[in-house]
Amino acid sequence: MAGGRTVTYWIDEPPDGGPAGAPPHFEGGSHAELEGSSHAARLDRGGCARRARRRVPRAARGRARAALVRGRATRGSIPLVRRSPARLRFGADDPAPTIPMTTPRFDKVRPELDFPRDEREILSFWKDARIFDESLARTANGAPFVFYEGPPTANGLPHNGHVLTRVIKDLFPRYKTMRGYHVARKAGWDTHGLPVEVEVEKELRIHGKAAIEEYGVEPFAKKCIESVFRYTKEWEDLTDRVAFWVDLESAYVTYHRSYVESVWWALSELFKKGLLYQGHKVVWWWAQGGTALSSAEVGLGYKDVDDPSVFVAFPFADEPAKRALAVWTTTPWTLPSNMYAAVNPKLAYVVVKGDPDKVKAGWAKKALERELVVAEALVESIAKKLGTTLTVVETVAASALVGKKYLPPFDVFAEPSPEGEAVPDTAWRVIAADFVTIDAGTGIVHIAPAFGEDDFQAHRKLVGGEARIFCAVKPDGTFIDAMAKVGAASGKTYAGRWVKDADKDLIEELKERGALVHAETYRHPYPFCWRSDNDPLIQLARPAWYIRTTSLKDQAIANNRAVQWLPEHIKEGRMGDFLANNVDWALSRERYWGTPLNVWVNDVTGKLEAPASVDEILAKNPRAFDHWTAAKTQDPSLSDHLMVHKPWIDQVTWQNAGEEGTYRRVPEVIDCWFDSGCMPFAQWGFPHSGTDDFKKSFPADFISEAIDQTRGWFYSLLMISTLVFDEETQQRYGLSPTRPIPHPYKTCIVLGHVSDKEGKKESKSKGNYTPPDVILDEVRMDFAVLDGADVDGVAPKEGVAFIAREDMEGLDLQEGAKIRVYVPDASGRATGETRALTVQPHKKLRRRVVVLHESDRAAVGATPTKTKDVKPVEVPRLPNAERVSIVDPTTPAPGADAFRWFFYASNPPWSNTRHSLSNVRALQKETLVKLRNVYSFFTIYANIDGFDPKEPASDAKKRSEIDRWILSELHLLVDAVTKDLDAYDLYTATGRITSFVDALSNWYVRRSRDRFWAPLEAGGKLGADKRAAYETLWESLTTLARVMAPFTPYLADSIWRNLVVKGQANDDAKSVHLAGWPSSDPSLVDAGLSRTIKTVRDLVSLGLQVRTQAKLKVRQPLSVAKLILADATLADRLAPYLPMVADELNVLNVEVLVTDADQYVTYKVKPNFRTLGQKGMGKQAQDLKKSMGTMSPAEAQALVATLLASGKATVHDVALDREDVEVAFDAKDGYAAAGDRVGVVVLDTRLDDALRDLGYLRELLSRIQTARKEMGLDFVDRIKVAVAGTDRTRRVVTANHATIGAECLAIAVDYADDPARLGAEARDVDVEGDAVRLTITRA
RNA sequence: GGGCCAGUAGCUCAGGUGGUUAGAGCGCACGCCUGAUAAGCGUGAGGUCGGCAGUUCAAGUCUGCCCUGGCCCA
Repeated sequence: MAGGRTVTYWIDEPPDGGPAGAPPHFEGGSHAELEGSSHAARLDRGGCARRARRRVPRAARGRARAALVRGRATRGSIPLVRRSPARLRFGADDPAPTIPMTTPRFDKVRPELDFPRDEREILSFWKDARIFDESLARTANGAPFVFYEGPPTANGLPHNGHVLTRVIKDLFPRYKTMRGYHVARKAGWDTHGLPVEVEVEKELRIHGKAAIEEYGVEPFAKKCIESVFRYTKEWEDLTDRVAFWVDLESAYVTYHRSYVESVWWALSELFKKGLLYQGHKVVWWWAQGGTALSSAEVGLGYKDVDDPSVFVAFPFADEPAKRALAVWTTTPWTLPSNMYAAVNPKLAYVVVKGDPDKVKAGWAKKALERELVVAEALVESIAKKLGTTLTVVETVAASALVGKKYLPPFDVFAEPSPEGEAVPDTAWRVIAADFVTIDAGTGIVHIAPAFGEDDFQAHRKLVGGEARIFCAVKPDGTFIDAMAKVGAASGKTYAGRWVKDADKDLIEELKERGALVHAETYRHPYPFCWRSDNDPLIQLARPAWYIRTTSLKDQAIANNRAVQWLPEHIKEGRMGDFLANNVDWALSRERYWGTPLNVWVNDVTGKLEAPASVDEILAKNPRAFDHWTAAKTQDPSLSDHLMVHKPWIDQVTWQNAGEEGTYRRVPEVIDCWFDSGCMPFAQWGFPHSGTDDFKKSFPADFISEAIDQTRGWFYSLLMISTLVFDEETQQRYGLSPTRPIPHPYKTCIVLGHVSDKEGKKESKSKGNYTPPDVILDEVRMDFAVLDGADVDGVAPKEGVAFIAREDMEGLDLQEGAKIRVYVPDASGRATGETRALTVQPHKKLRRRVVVLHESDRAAVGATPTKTKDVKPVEVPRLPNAERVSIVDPTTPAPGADAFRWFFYASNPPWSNTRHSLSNVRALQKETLVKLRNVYSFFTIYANIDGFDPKEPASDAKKRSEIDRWILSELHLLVDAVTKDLDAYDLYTATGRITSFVDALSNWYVRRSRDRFWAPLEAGGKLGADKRAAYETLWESLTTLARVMAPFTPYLADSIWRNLVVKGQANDDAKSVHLAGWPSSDPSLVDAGLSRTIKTVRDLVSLGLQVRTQAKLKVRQPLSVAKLILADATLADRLAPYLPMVADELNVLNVEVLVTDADQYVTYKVKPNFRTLGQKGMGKQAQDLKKSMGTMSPAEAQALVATLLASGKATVHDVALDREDVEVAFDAKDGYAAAGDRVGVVVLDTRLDDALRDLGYLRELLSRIQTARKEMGLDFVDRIKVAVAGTDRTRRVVTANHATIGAECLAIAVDYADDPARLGAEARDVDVEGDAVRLTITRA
């Protein structure tokens, strides 16, 4: 108990080495022995100065001090040893002096925080020692854990979203590797598709199919290959830097011949199963260029235009003169291709009769002679538009309309087609469609399946995707010849005319026929070609190849349901919905750079074949690739893989014996999503090669990409696997045993997007984008240079750089921060002078511009940019001198571990992550910096004491309570993190690690410092307790390194390499990534101990709260703290920790009050609703609450006493157990107390002279120590102290001169009555309101 | 327009199957400590849990409707 402590003061040994004041009682050997041995062991350890932070000097500490002369940790490898011969005395029984430590066992941890620098060193170690390869070799016989890499495209730069996916995809393989699994990680590149072609078109400044044909498909394909690897280096660098371990050397590439042949095989299988068919697909079509545009491209070209909106009368076939449907369309040019009129089955329809005499437009009179069918809800608005009255004749249900036949507006398709196809009976009828609304129009919509996605889907639903559709438009956007019929009567020409120009004439045509009810124009956004913005796009149904995915929809749904989706809601949500609404996969693309569709058509019979490989083709025609061989001979630089690409593959033909005609390939390539979905087998070339590899790695245990891949890669993988690997096929290809669903992936983590600090999408054009390099390497950004004259209201100032506040936040700079400015070269290095400036925000500035003073510009060689309204995205493209780099020279970038940790710890990976430099730094500080400090602390003192991890460790169960506590926490952590990672729960795991690091740093190390500073024993040996402390901290750090290895591979390996490898511990893993995952030892887990320490920490918090409220600084010792526990049964467990509480609270004594607490507190009781609720308590709960709430403190206390005594009580006729009552306290007035659920802490705030003097002494010591530090003394320097002040000063100094000497390494402490005697160097300080003068001189 | 997700402290986020004093970190304020030191630590203020109804003894949690944002699709 604290009250029993003996307080002893003495002074450190004088310079001659003789003991100046031995402790009155001393345990563990004679003073001389200890002194001698400790000197011998370490020499000069100095450091008494640190004592000043202690509140109450204790005998044990003083003892340590007397014996210790600590040496500072070495700087670099040269120890700072100041040897004083006088101190080299050895005990008589020492056999020989221990060799002073000239080579510390552990490397010193760099004091400055520069993670990128540390990481670069580790990275080069990994590369040199081929650690990744070795980790694979070591686990070669382990069970496989299968990971599939979703292939990115390297024709753009990697961004933060890619960092997220890469760090998630790295973590689990690392973890599983440590668990002993073999985790092959084959990289992959997605190299096909429209985005690649678009990039090349941009580069060649051409656009459209005609332009590509003109340029040449051969050179175009070559350009595409170049383009897809344009940024390979950047991708590889980023991959390395974020420590994504993946085998880039054997990466699969989707354009490679073996990959293409695997895809062919899959399609060939589908072809044989009858799942491949030809139909139509509606695309946004650039008619002038003859090209379909991707939705992304379409999005680039919207413009507001005026378009017609017309109501047309479609007379019913059975009563054409009497009734007609009033049908709405905004594209009159599609009316000749009309097939249906759609009504919404949920709407009510009416037959109306208008008054032709009242109608505004004369041409409409004829149309209004008929009765018209419109949606009931629109009658009034239509009447208003027409300027007539509309009388409801009859109400008709939508269902009554559906199926009714009408006369089409034009009769272009009234005759059988040239191929002899008759007009289908389904055409020109009313159909039902949900997409029909009453927002505009008549409630009846014109349907032309050739020109609208909705239209086409309605048609497909009705008659299937392969049925005939009417299309009066040619791919070049002009009308077909048969349209001549339409203009015959009016003398207008339509055939060959650009359709959008024909709207007006067609409307005229309708007027003349008396079919036009109403016409108006409306303004709306309409897409134009983004490269040729006078060309409006049209929707057009193009012939297309489909996969009949709908026929295996149920299997796909079952497969999906078996997948472990994270987050769970994807399964039945986004993915489930998508599958439930599945439509056949439109596979073909009318493009050039993609896997060629392997369908060959017999040009005579129309018979189809789908060969699965080059060999299969060669078997049909050994000379099929002769043209390729010739081309290759002529140009040996041709990539071999191009033999299976356009245009070469288009020349491959064959004939079958006994069959007329030649087989020629269809012109299309396939959707690149099909490529990527084939990767489970195509990455190995299966089934043409790599059969074993495929069998070993199918299905994947784990994949992960961002949420936008749900309908992309996640779908294509799942669907292709469902289509291809049915049980029969699996057996046919020897997959034994048959792989059950789910395949091809068992677990999928669906990642959220990375946004900026405000939750907005990061965008290069807005400039709210923090490039990965700012996090990984250097806090540097480029700005366009402006002059003051360029921006209204900004006055340039010499030495100051003005930038936007958002940019200051982006760079995590405070106002007035020091920065460096220079003109960068292409790689970002300074080309000329660098100028040190301060940075200030300015409201008037946009992002990524800086206003510099003329003289500063001149100094660095920058000139104001000519592009005054420069946008952020343009800054990198400015001429060199017009932009400058701004660098934060004081704070290094957070680095890769911090970046990784940020993505794991900021939120669950499926939430969107708000990314910024300051957010990354904040999380880094919380855990990684703290851990690094603990690690650094360990190396400093372990080096001083010569701790050797190779020596056998003591029995952990026999160590002190605090050791057993942190080890218990450690093993709980290992167990919990293992379970978390097995469940793919990163966010919970990182939270636990953070709590553990906090406990380690803030409680274990802090509470154990004395043990690390304890003197060595005779012979320079570590005492048992001291050694146990080192062992415990070493075990904690090295175990933590293993736990953190998958998260922060760099920091974990630095710790491991230093503490284990450099420390020559008994572990052969030269990298933590070769070490095994730690196992949790249940025998070291003590849950009761955890709870006890938690209670101690809570009580200490309460005590500190009392001190803060009572304005009693911790440096002032108090006599007693009284603890009142909510759970009195904890008193016994707490007893060993009361000295610890005393120390933390700086009180002499701590008491636990069990029975007489009512002097200080009042009791309150409350029912525990949770336990009572579980016992079936219903309405009585409120009665109980009332009864307990109105109890007097005495009654409440009595209830508590009863419960404590018997464990049972009865209130309001309810039998209660101990757990059913929650006890709370209020501190009574007049006591300095604070309480919460743990209990109450009461401090005795009365101070007597002795306590005041103790506090005064601490203040005085603090002043002296501050002075030491300010004088820049080394912490082993001896000093002389002279003090002058008040009577109180004299009293305290005189009584405690020995303490002062010991604490401050003073060889003399004088009190001077005359302040003038202190000399010119004296400093005046305030101690508790006393004016005190101090003189410190080096002894 | 449809689907999915989210909305809790100034910010970033936690809050199984409903249980009555809604938590953490950062930031902020005040303070401590000063040889792990360009660190470390404590205390505090701050919330009508997006809104409105409903179910229940009891709702941040369950139900319905609405509002706002993000993503995907149309």
